[in-house]
Amino acid sequence: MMPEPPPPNARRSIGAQRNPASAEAILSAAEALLSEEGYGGFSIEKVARRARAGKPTIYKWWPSKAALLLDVYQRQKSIEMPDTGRLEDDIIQFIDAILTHWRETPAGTIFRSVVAEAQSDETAGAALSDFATEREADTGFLIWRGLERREVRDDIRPAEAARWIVAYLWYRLLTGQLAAPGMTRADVRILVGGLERRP
Amino acid sequence: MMPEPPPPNARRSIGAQRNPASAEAILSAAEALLSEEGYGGFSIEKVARRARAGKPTIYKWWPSKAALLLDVYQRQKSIEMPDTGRLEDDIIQFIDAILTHWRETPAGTIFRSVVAEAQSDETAGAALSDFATEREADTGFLIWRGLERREVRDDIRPAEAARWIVAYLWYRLLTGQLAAPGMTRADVRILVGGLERRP
Amino acid sequence: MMPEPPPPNARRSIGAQRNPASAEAILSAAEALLSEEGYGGFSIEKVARRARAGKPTIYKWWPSKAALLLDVYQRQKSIEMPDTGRLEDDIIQFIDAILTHWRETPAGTIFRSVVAEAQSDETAGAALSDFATEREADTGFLIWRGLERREVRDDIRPAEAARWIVAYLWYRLLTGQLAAPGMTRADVRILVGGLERRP
Amino acid sequence: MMPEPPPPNARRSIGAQRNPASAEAILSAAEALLSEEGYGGFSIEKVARRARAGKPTIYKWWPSKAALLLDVYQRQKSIEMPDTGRLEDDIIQFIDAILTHWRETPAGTIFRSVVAEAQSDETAGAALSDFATEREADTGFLIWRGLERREVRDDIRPAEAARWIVAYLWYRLLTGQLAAPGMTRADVRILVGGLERRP
DNA sequence: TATTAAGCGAGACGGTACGTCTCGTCTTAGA
DNA sequence: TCTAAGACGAGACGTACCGTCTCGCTTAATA
Repeated sequence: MMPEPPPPNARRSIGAQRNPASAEAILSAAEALLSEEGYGGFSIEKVARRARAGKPTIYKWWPSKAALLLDVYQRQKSIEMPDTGRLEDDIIQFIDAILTHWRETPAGTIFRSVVAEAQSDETAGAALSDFATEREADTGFLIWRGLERREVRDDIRPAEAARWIVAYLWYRLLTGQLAAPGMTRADVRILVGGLERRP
Repeated sequence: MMPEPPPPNARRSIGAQRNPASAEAILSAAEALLSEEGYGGFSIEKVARRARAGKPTIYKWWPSKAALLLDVYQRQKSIEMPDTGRLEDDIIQFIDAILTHWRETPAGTIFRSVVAEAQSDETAGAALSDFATEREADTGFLIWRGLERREVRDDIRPAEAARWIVAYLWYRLLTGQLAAPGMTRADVRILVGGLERRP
Repeated sequence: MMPEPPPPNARRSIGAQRNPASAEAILSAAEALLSEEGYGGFSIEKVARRARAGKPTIYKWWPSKAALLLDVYQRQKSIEMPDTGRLEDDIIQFIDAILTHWRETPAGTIFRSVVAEAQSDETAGAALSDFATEREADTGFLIWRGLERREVRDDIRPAEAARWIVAYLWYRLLTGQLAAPGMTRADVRILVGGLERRP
Repeated sequence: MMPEPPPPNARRSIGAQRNPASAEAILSAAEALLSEEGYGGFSIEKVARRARAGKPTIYKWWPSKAALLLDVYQRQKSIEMPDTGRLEDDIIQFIDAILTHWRETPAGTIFRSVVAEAQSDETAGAALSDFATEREADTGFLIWRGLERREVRDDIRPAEAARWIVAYLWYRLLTGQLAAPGMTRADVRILVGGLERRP
C-alpha cells in the first residue's frame, strides 16, 4: 500500500531544477514509441512507463501530447540543402532527400503524428502553421539561389514558390507516397517549367 | 435488469435488412458532431447517443471511426468545375471555391478529421490515398481542358499537374490558411507560369 | 475532447495509495443497489455511477463482480450465537435470527447474489465453498456447547452436524421461504431427535 | 445487404403451427451449451445460433431464460428410488445417486443454472420454490417407507424430514462438493440418529 | 548548517471512450 | 400463420488513456 522506494538506480529529483536526464529519457521514449507503434499506439501513459517517468513530470514540461510531439520532431536532424548548380536538380534532390529521410527514419511517422494531432489540438495547429511558414522560408533559399543564378523569373518570390514545394512534400507524406522513384522528377519538371505553352 | 423498451416513437428494426433511417440518423449525427466539436470531440459513443442509435448498429455498418468519417465526407456536396475560358482563372476559381466550401461548411472539418484519422488507421490511410488519386484525376480535367484549348504545354499530363493543385489545397486546409484572399492568385501564377526565366 | 475536471467537492486521489473513502463509497453503493434492485439490477456500471467512482477504480480493487459481492457481504454485521441453555432452542433461535436478518436487511439479497454469481464465476465458487466451510465451523459451536453440556451424543462431530444447519439455512433462503413461522421448530425437532424410532 | 436465402437444408416453417423439430433443436442446443460452457457462457443468443433458430422463436415459446432452463432441466432423466430395506442405506444411496448424476451428466450444471437464474428472475424463483416442494414430497417417499417399516418415529412427517435431505443435496451441489466419498455416510448417520444423547 | 522549495517516481482518482456481447422487440420473406 | 434471419435501441462488459492530485523522497539553493 505504501509506495515502494524506487530501485536504487532510478532517476530521482536533482533538487529544485529540471532533471535533464528525465527530459532526455522522455523524449527518447516518445520517439522510440512512435517509431515502433506509430501515432495510433502513442500515449502519454506509455511514454511515462517506458521512460520510467511519472505522468505529472511529463505534463509539467509538455502540457499536451502535441507539445511533446513537436519537441520530438524538433530533435530530428535536419536535411542539408543540395547545391547542384541547377534549380531543377536542386529541387528534385531536396524533395527526394526529405522523402528518403521520412521513409527511413522515425521522422516521417513523427511528423505525420504532429499533423494529425494538429487537427484536434489548437495549440498544435498554431505551431504547425508557424512551422509551415518557417519551412517555406527555409525552402525559399533554393529559389533565392536560382534567382541569384538568374535561372528564375525576376517576379518570383522565394517563399511563395517554396510553398508549392512544402505542400507537395506534405502531400506525398500524408498520402503514403514516400517511395515512388521517378515521380518526383516528372512532377518537378511541371513546377519549374510551368503549365503555359511558350509562345 | 430487463432492458427498457424504447420509446414508442423510436426507430426500430424494419426486419432482416438495414434500416436506412438509422443510417441517415447516424451520418447526420456524426456530421453535426464534427461541425460542432471538431475531430477532438468526435467519438462513436457520442454519435450513438446523438443519433439515438446503439453502438453495435454503428460498428455493424462502419467497422471503424475512419469508415464513418469517410462516409460522412462523401455525403458532402461536391464542387462544380469553373469554366472561365482561361486556365489560370479556372484554377484560381476552383481553389477558392473549395477553400470557401471548407471554410463555410462542415466539409473542411470533416476532411481534416479524415486526414488525421488516416495517420493512425491503416484502412483510412489506404482510403485517403485512393481518394487523393481520384481527386488528382478529377482535378486533371481543368488541365485537360487547357490542353484542348492549346493553353497548356503538350507534354503536361493532366493528373500529374493536378497533383500540385490537390497538394496545395490540402496544405492550405491543414495549416489553417483557408482564408487568405489574394494569396491564391499569386501562388497560382507561379504554378501556371513556371519558375524558369524565359529565354 | 478534454476530460472535464471533477467537481471540486469530489473525492480525489490521496497519493499513491488506496483512498478508503472511495472503497467505502463503492461498497455502500453496491449494497444500496443490491437492496433496491436485487441481483438482476446489479452491475459494476451502476455501482460506479452511484458511488461517483470510475469503473477502473472498482476493477482495480475488486477484479470481478463476485469479489465485490463477497466484500459487500462480509460488511454485513454477523449474528450473535444464542445461549438458551438447551440445544434445540439454541438451534431454533439461531436459525430464526438468521432468517430474520436475511429477511429484514439487505443481507439476504446480497447472499443470494453471491450464490448466484458463484454458479458462473469460478473464483466466487471457490470463495463460496470456503465460506461454507467457515460457516460450518462457526455454527459447530452450538453443537460443541451441546456436547459440553452432555446434551449431544459423544460421537457427533460439531462441524458435520452444523453442515445440516447451514444447508437448511441456504435452502430456506434460496427457495424464498424466509418467513414461515413455526416451520423452523418442527424441522429442528427432526434434526435434533433424529429419524430413528427409539428402542 | 439483402438477406441471403437460407441453406437448402434449413428447417423452415411448417405452416401455422409450432414446429416440434425446432423446439427439440432449441432444447438440445441449450443443454449442449450449458454442459459445454456452463451457466456463464449460456445465452439465448448462442442457443439460437446453435439451434439455427430465430431468437423470436425461442422467446415465443420460452418467455425468459429461466423458462428455457427449467424446461431443459425437466428433460433430464430422473433418479430411481433405491430400496435396500433399511432407511439409512436408502437415504445414503439416494443422495449418492443424485450427486453422481449431477457430477457425471449435464444435470448438475443445468440445475445450478436454474438456481442462479432464480435469484434474479421472479418467475424462476417461484418455479424453483414449487420445484423444491415437489422434491420434498417425492423424497418423502423414502421416509414414508421407513414409517411403514416402523423404522421411523411415528411423529415424523415425511415431507418435513425430506426437506433436510433436499436441502443437503442442494448444498452439496452449490458448494461444489459433489465428489466426497464417505462424507455422505457420516452426515446421514447424524440425520437418521439425531443429535440427542439417548437416555 | 539547517530549512525550504522544487523536482521526481509512483500510482490512485473520476472520467470518457473503446469495441464486443447479450438482451428482448420488431419486421420481413418464404413456406 | 409460423419459421429463420437478422436489424434495432439499449446498456453492461472489462480495458486503455486522459489529465489531476497527493504522497514521500531527494537534492540544490537559501537563510
